[in-house]
Amino acid sequence: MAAKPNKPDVAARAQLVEAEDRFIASWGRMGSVWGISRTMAEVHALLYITGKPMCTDEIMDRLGVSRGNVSMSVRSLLEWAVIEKVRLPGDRKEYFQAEQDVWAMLRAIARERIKREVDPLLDALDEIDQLAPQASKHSPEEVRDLQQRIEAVRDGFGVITTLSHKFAGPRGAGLQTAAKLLAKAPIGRAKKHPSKRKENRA
Amino acid sequence: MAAKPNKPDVAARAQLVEAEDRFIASWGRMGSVWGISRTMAEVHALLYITGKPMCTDEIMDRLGVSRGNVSMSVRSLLEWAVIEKVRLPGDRKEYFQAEQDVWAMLRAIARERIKREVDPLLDALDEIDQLAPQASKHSPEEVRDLQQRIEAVRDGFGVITTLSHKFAGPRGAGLQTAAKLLAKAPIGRAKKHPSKRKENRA
DNA sequence: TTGAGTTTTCAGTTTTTTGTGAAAACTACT
DNA sequence: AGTAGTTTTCACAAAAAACTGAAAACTCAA
Repeated sequence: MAAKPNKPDVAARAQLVEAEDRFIASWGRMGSVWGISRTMAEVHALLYITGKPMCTDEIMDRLGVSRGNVSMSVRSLLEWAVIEKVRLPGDRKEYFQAEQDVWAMLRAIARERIKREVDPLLDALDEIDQLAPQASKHSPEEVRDLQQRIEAVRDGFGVITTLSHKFAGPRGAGLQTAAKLLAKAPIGRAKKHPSKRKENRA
Repeated sequence: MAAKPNKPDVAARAQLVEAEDRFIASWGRMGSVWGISRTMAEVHALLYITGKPMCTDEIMDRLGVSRGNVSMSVRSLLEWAVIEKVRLPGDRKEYFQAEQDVWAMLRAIARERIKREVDPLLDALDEIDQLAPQASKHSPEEVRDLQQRIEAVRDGFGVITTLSHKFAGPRGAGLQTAAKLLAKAPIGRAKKHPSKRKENRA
């Protein structure tokens, strides 16, 4: 809105938008793999990649989704605390802006996922454990086996949870450092030839 | 099939089955959060929690799903390498048995998830990077910002990937130990009063 | 208090995912 | 080769999830 560039390097701008769109599409695909809606992920991607605050209408136009959908996606993202509301002086609309620190963002995502994935399972295991022992007088071996297996799962997830909380918790800057230390060859680091790095993942 | 217990402690057995069912249900719910089908997760849960090899018909009966569905779920689980085929002598049917080592199981799950979630994103980011730079002569700042953001995401996921591979890779026993060391108070460890542990997750 | 601008809600619709069941394919034995 | 037991495939059905759009609710300045 500020100014149309007088030198309309149209091709360059188009390519920028193209790159953005690709990023949005990829992030959106991830979203569906993670169990959040494609749109929600796309909104987040859009706000992150452009970096600037956007209002509902801009988001609708850019992503081609309905007002209702944007409203719901934005609400979830606010709950996740990966975007925030900003008010522009002299404008009644609400604008939204993404968390720009990737690690903070990743922590927020991790936190939500743990909340939704791991914690409920641990709670369920607790309940089940309270259910099973009552039978233990009668058929000892089977019950013991059952409990051992449940216990094993619980320990496993427990370790993961504890560890994750250290990363995802409010005081959770730690893992970034820890991770970088643990990872001998952190990541290709290629400044201009990123394709080489692919071997790391084959 | 071996023998009906002459003392039919019916109530005890019912409770055992009840506990199993609850475990299966919880695990199944997790499955849908992880982006695998509920049935696939349930089949896995059933095989893990009972520990014994089961054939298609037993699974169908116990979970109340169709033959086709069991066949497909089992195939995926075999691909994930969290269950294996066993042949019982003198029986033409195929039986399936779950990996009983929880850490091996968790690693297998993690491995698949990384493959499906992180790797595709990193690949996409590589592609996008190749797209964006071509515009750099014309509108430097915006392009630079875009590339920085993409790079930041890539670094973040890169670190996570590297770290995860150390855990999930074939030589990946490491994290269990690392995790236990890192986690000061590893996990409540309550032998008989597990409910106390809940505070760790509030 | 009004009303224009804006956001939220939600019943109904569309899209996507998952599950079924029966036919086809496979397997091992005779 | 024939065949009975078993598994796989896949067109279609059912269920779940996501999305739309318009009405209702909200907000704030006048």
